[in-house]
Amino acid sequence: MNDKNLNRPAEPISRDRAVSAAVSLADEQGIAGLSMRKLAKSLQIEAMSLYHHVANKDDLLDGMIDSVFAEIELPSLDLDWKAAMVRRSDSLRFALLRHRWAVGLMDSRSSPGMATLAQHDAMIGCCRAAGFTIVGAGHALSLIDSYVLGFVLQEVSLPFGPDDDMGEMVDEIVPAELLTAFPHLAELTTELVMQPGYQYGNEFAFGIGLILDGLLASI
Amino acid sequence: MNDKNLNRPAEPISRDRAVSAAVSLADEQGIAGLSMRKLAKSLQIEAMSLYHHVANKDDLLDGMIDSVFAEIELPSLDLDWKAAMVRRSDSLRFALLRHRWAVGLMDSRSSPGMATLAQHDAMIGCCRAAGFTIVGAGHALSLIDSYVLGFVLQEVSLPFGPDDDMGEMVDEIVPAELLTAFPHLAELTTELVMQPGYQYGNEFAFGIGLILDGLLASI
DNA sequence: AATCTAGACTTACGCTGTATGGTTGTCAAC
DNA sequence: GTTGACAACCATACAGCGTAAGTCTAGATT
Repeated sequence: MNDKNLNRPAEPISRDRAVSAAVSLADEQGIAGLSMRKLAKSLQIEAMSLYHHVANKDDLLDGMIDSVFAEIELPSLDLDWKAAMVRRSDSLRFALLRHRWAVGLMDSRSSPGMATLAQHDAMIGCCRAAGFTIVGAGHALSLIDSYVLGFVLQEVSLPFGPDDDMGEMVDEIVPAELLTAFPHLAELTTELVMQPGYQYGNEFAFGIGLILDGLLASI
Repeated sequence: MNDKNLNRPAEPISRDRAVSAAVSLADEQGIAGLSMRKLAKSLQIEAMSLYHHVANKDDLLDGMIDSVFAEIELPSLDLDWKAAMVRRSDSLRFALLRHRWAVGLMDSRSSPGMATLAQHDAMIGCCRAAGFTIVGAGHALSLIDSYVLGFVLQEVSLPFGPDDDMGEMVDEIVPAELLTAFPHLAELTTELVMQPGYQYGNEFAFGIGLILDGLLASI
């Protein structure tokens, strides 16, 4: 009979609404800022009501991961294999960069959702269509996704954004006197990382190209 | 004047002791089972006393990550480049598998410790000695570590150990009727993953070999 | 009209990281 | 010796966490 009850029927809460609100909240505040209470408040309900739509917080996290996978382009069968793999790898990378909390969650989720399974299925199908054996498709799937995930894992832990100037940043992370103890690291830093225009993200294209060429040559 | 005080001087607590006790605790109970109170108890002190040795829990986690890196073999300059890289990649992988919590923590740490810096320095040095340019060493470092980290990230999220039989496991993760919706995934599962003797970890050797050969060819 | 049920709410418990402030054992200087 | 400084440790307290258990209410079913 109060306001809350009158408002509720207009937009009933579902698992999907809960998951997507959780994704928004984690995007804004980081994964540590996501609590059942805050999520409930953002949906204008109480914390315990969430448990009618998700089994527990782990279940919610599973849903969040799967919703990130749902954003990723499936590899196209209309492009040649390498082009399709580049497109879908970029798409995976950018999805993980839009939701920086996602890659750190992956080590603790063990039940893949529908979107995740669909991704894997499409990847294997694309490899098979390009002439890979089953074993070869297994290699390709493992290698490509390992690289993309690992690359993003390093990328999100860099303390600067993609457009920041490196010069001053490096000093903050590593005191100059420490760098003298590591001459090769110092060389790489001054001659590569601190050069104007260097962005770590550009390493991605080199790596994925090398991997895809190697896989093609292994058919 | 009580027992605690009499015992204390025998083994004073240092940052290192706190970090290594935290590593043991996380190995046994998982990272979620690591709390300041439990860690203090395992050191026979009270929670707040830990704050004399670490700034806060994040600082502790930084130390834990660095202590994992300290376990990793530096790439040897006595072996040829590829052999040295294989050895150190295996060493990195196994260290991360011994401490399964580590890879999931990496996305949130942004200040590398000494052991981490030493690893990078040695990697770059090894590449330079093998004839890589600075840019090439940057490529190699990024590519190799991305792959190893990503591979382990997938490996630790598999719900079975390296020696488990796959046959029954797959059914538990993915209901059979779901697999009919994903024919390529079903094929890969039955014809590869569920074959006797298949272990996901064996994919690692193929991947790292392909990457290292590609890097060598790019010099 | 009576009953069932889904979805929300309320309360409560044991846990977390850590701010604050006190207590103690050790050692240097007078 | 006594004093004072100092580091290490402890006790208390607080706000926030996930969630178990139970209750309320409005609409649907019988």
